[in-house]
Amino acid sequence: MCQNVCDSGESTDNIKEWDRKHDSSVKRDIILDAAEQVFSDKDYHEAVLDEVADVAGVSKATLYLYFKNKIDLFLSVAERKLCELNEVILKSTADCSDPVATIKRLITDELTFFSDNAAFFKVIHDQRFNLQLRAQVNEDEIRERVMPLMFSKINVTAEVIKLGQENGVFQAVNPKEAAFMLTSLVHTCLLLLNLAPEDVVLTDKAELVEKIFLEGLLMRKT
Amino acid sequence: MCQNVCDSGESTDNIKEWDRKHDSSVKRDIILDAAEQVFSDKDYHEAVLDEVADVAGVSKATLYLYFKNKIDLFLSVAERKLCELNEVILKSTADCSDPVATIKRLITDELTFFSDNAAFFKVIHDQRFNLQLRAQVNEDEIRERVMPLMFSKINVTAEVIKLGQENGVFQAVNPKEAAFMLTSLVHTCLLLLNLAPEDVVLTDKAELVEKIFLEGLLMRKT
Amino acid sequence: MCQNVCDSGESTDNIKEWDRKHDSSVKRDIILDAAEQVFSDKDYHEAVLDEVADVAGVSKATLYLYFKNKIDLFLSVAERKLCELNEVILKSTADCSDPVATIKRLITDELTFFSDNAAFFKVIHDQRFNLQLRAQVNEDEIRERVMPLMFSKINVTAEVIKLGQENGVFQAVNPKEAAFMLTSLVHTCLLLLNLAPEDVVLTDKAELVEKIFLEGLLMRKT
Amino acid sequence: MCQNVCDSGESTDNIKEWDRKHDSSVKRDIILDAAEQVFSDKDYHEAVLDEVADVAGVSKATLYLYFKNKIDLFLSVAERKLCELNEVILKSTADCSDPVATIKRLITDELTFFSDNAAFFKVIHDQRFNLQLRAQVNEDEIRERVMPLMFSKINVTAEVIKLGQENGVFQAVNPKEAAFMLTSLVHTCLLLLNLAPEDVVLTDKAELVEKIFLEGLLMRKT
DNA sequence: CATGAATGAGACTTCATTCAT
DNA sequence: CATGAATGAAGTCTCATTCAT
Repeated sequence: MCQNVCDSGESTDNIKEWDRKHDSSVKRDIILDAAEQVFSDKDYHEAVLDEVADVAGVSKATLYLYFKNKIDLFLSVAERKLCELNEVILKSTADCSDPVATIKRLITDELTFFSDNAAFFKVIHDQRFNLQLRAQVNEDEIRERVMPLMFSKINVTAEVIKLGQENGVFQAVNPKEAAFMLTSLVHTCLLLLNLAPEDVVLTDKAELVEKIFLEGLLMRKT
Repeated sequence: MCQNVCDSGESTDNIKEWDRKHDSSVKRDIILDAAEQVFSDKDYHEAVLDEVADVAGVSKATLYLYFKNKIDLFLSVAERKLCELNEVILKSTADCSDPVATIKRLITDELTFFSDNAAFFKVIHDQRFNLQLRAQVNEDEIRERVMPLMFSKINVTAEVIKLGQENGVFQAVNPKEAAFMLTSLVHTCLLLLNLAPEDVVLTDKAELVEKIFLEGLLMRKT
Repeated sequence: MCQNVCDSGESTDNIKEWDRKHDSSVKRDIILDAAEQVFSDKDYHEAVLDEVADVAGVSKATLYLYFKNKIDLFLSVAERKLCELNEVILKSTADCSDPVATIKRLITDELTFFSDNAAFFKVIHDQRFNLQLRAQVNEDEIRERVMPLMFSKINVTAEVIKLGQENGVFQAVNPKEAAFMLTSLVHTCLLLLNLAPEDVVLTDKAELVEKIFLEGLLMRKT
Repeated sequence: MCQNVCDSGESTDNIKEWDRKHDSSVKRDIILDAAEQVFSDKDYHEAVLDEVADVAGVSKATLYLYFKNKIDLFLSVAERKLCELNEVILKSTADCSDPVATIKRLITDELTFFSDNAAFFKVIHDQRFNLQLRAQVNEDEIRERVMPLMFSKINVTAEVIKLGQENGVFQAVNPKEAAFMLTSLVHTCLLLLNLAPEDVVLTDKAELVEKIFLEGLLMRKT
């Protein structure tokens, strides 16, 4: 189906399909790169295909050889990005013998990833972007193509939390909801970075999220 | 009462145009109402002025008598809404003798307000919308018009947190950053409500935010 | 509804609506005229709205103030033309005391009308054009907007034939089918005119149709 | 047998390219078949070469190895079809000892042929299609390629009529014009069949044309 | 001979904005 | 103050045609 569905694992050998469609895929990726750049610069509606074509160095008509639509192009970019994110997350949580350490690793890695891809993720912040485009296209297509990818990330995080709860380390809250909260906090860090970008360091912010999310604002009685 | 720029914060002197516009401001409000409705239904670019005019019951040209632009109209709606929010926040924090209780009140009231205005706030989620429109207009205009209003809210919250810290109740974190985090968590609640809207109650979610934000995920040793 | 539905009678006083929408209707008619000209010059798909706008002396966007679509514009032109035709037919058959004379009058008048509007009617020859556009739009819209107008003409002719049959003047054939045949023969005359346009006279062709349709090819025994 | 330009008329020498193309002509025919199918389904402009290539099972570029143009392809299909028709007509009129019987045979055979090929002939109804496409290509090319084929059919019919006139069986009308009329009536039958396709039989319609064309609408005095 | 890939040209449609009345 | 009418500019998408391989 979707030709860039992530492998969700450690698989590195994507040289398997190098024979038949190798340079067709190359062009497709060039376009995806260009689109990612343009969609990162502008709102979905402000991004124009002319610019994507320009950046990709192809004709506008060529875009339609590889993607059905503008929205299809956008969703393809989003899919690719979310797959990358999921891989990061999976790698972070591969070893969850220590739930607290895992959560900390998760926060750092996710924050790093978001920070690296901040421009693009402004658009599809959390699950919200399915609302943003609702009037534009068949809502189902969006829902079916990206929601699973988003939930994949949430579910992985929720699993770690559940594990911690079973170990008696974490409080009894709905794990999935807590996972959402965590993602949200990480996103907020990006905002903080944007607002005062001169001197702040990424790790500082990671610590803030850790502190709030793990310990809360209230003073702990020793 | 303030006309469309709230006086609830630092800025006080916006009574300058009180004289001339006077009665025409009623029509201005009608248009704002219509615009709010339309902008709540659709994305900024999907919302069309034709519909705003229709809903307001005026001609499209009339919109330009009261607002410079489409973006001006949008920002005016946002301003008005944020003013309302600031008033809510101020009321919530009027008495902050007990910081913990105040934070709880703040969470509940903000959540209620967001919930009541969910449709509109999906568009200007957090402080992010200044990024979304950056290509469209002079970024400075947006920054200058809405950022102060957003920070007003953040600052009020931060004050409460600072107070709590001085009282030895709250941990030592950057109060402003913590305030951002709180807002973010409240927004996330809206998402949770949207994702499973059948049975969930608002207050349940408020409790979740309280728990996470105040106590954190880690088990407290008794 | 459709604002140029024919009055189907002798009504000449269309000054009734001269107050409110008088110059709006004027512009609409200008566009219709331009469209008729362009659609007469070219196939539906070859006719481009740019040219219609040019000929009408308005902007392309203006077309969309008065017509929903390209197809709507085309159908509006067709409706107007068919209404004119129906009026001609009705006038021709107003007095049908003598069926033979009426048929002859009908042939002459219809032929004259087609001849005057030959360019446009090339496209919607007979009932056939509903097939030509079938893939383009909601077939129902076409069917509902123009079929009645086409059948109106056929029915009137069929009535005359039925009358002649009742008087014992005409043979026993299906009147409606015969009416179709007559229309077809009249159209064929246009072809003949086109093929050898130098010296032929309209009335000669009318006589041919009369002869064939009324008397047939076979010699009559005296 | 002739390859794609029929020899059934005046033109005889089209065997010039018989040598080189030889076996490639089988693919050429495959393409023609595909094109006929697609052009029968849709309007000339709605038919797209992509689909022709698909149906033919060849690449779109291959079409251009066998045909100069889209219009060339279309005209080639039309030529082939008209050649078939001409053969039918010639067979029908091979024996014209009895003009009346011959005309009847002609009507039946032509009607059958049109009925079998109704889909395609909707497009090039009568001789009219040379008008439909005039803006598209050099009008002369169309005129020169298909008009002779059309006239071939007309001429054959006209010969039969002339013969009948010489035998004193038919009235004195222009034979060629009468032949046109006849063709037109046959086409009209197809329309009638389309309009009420449930119960009608082809032969019934043939009788109607016979009656009208041969005897006319007027009652014959015995 | 065959084709996958690419594209230029152009069509329809939309919408924020202006202006004469 | 209000608006009906008009439009320039722009955007998405299509398709016949070409060309290197």
